[in-house]
Amino acid sequence: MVKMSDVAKLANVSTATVSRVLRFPETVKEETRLKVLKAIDDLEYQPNILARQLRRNETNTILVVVPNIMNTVFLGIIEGIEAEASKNNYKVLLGNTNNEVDNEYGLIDLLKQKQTDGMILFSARMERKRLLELCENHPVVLTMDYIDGLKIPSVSIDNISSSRKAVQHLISLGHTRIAHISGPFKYASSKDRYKGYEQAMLHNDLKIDSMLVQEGLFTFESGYNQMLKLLAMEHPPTAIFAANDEMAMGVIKAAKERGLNVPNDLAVVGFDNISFSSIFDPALTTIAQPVYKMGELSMRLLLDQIRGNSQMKSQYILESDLVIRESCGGRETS
Amino acid sequence: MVKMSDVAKLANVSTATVSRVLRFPETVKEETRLKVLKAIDDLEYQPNILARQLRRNETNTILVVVPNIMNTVFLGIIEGIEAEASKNNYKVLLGNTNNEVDNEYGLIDLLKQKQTDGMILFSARMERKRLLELCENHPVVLTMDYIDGLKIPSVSIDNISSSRKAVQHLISLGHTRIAHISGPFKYASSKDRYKGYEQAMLHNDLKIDSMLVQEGLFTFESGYNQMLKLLAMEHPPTAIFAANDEMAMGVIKAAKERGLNVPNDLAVVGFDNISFSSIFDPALTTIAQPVYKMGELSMRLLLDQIRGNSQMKSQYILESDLVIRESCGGRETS
DNA sequence: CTGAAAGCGCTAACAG
DNA sequence: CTGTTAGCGCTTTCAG
Repeated sequence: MVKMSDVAKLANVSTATVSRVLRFPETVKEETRLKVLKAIDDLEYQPNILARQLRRNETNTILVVVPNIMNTVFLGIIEGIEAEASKNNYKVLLGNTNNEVDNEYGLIDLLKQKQTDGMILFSARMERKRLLELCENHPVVLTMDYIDGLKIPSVSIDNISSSRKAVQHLISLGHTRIAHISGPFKYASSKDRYKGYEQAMLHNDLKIDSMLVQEGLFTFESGYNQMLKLLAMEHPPTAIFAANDEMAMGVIKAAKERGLNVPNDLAVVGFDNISFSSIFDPALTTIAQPVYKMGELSMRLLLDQIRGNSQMKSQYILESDLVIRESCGGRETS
Repeated sequence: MVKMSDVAKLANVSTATVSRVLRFPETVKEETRLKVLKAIDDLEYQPNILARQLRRNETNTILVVVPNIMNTVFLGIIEGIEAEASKNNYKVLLGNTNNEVDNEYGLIDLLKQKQTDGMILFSARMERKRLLELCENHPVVLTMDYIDGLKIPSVSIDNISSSRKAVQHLISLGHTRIAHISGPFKYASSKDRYKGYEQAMLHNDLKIDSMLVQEGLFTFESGYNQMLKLLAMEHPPTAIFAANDEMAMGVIKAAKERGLNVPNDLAVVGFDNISFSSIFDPALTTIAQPVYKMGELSMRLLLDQIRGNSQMKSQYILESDLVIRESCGGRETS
């Protein structure tokens, strides 16, 4: 391992000068600089970043905590984070909690031990108190999720108005018996998506039949099963708003099996715009979150905090889009 | 920032003792140990891992270099890597090359600068010479891919025999005009999958019609487009072996649009068993790679190298499975 | 513009 | 079983 002192010796300068050439080249006389650069080259010197980090007390690394890697929505965000991070010379550590709160706690130690300069969380299942304390002492941003009342920098969409938009679309197409297959209500986003459904219905003077609201698990199978339940009703719904695309696909599968044609006999809207929603047959009408942008922005907010120019801890809400494809039939008429 | 010396002072011992309590508790008298632990607790001391890393010259971090994060096959492997890594107290850094060789080179510096203890590569597009040199000086394993002739530790499946198995299945179902939509031939895996197709055909005395082999791009659209070409032939094929699932889905979409029924009028086999292939209608018959296991094994091989007990640099080839679903019709009869 | 020197916080011989 | 001590390799004052 060739080290800085070797370079210094070869170039007949002090290590301080070598260090300067590396970090502030303009402060070194050209002649000396060239000498040093030549020595670096000759020796194929690579600085030991660990030592630098210890000295400077920063790692240029951030931690991304995901509940589940295999989710393409999360992945889109990670892609954005990674892009913005490497643009700023930051590396990203990946932490998978597998939906276990305990793993969240374990990952937090990386921050406390100064192994990363900051952290981006995809969901905050841990105790509020601990989270708050964490945010006060370290750069943290929450993405995809947000916590009411707490002023934690976060980036998300407005799940309520997005869902409202989705349901409103169904209503505009003339549907009145609209069912909702929600996500598990323990997630804030599931509650919000339900609220949006509710608001759109009430706003159009449609009453909400509690039979028409079924709690799913965000999985294909749960969408399929809940749809079967709905189809068994005396007056089944003519349209479904599913809280994510996987469940929407399950819904469509169940409908197809019962001989129903989507969209002619049943209209379906999903949520997330996962990559397969355009490939699925029929292609899914769904709400698209600006995932890449959310990732970039999250990283930028984090950098702001790390660099200390955090104008103020802020919460961003980005626009979502209703992507109209085939699963609801004719375009909006209103 | 409370440091080790603070703990030492409070507990009335030397820093050496504190260090021992942390790393080799059994070598410290219980009484002293408890005193130290209490001090650690009282001060909420968190060791500065950076300093430890510098001193021990190891990071407990490995780097995973992926060509493209948004690929669920890669993701399955990453999941396995991550699981095995965290079981061994290793962290994983994520590097996305976006399919740019230059980014590969950039990421390699992390290894050279001792920022990670080892590296798992998903594809090796860089120059052979550089790769070889890298492997000689650092722990590296190649996964999903392998390089003929070079003895680089790697974990992969046998693409040739897997494809042979897929095509043999179609032949067993009575098909003789079988087309292949390959991946870009610049990838070794594409070539191998083609070879498997060729071998199965020749083995069954079926001649290969070069018109029946079309090079795709591993994308849904390319599968769709190449299928349209095939359908325009005077004697179109009755079965398709696509080099990945996305293309297989494109194939099916094109077939459906032309009024063909899959599997009745056309049998299709894919490759990869991405999660969506079971949801797709018709559910895809495809080759499944043991991705999670590949990830685990890759990580284990890497750890072996890092820890120096690398019995020998070895290349592992895991078994793949033909998953029979709906897209080929009736079960194998042979 | 450059060099000397003092650490960053921890670990690991080596003594005792 | 515990303390002393000498660094890991780099950065950064402070002088010159």
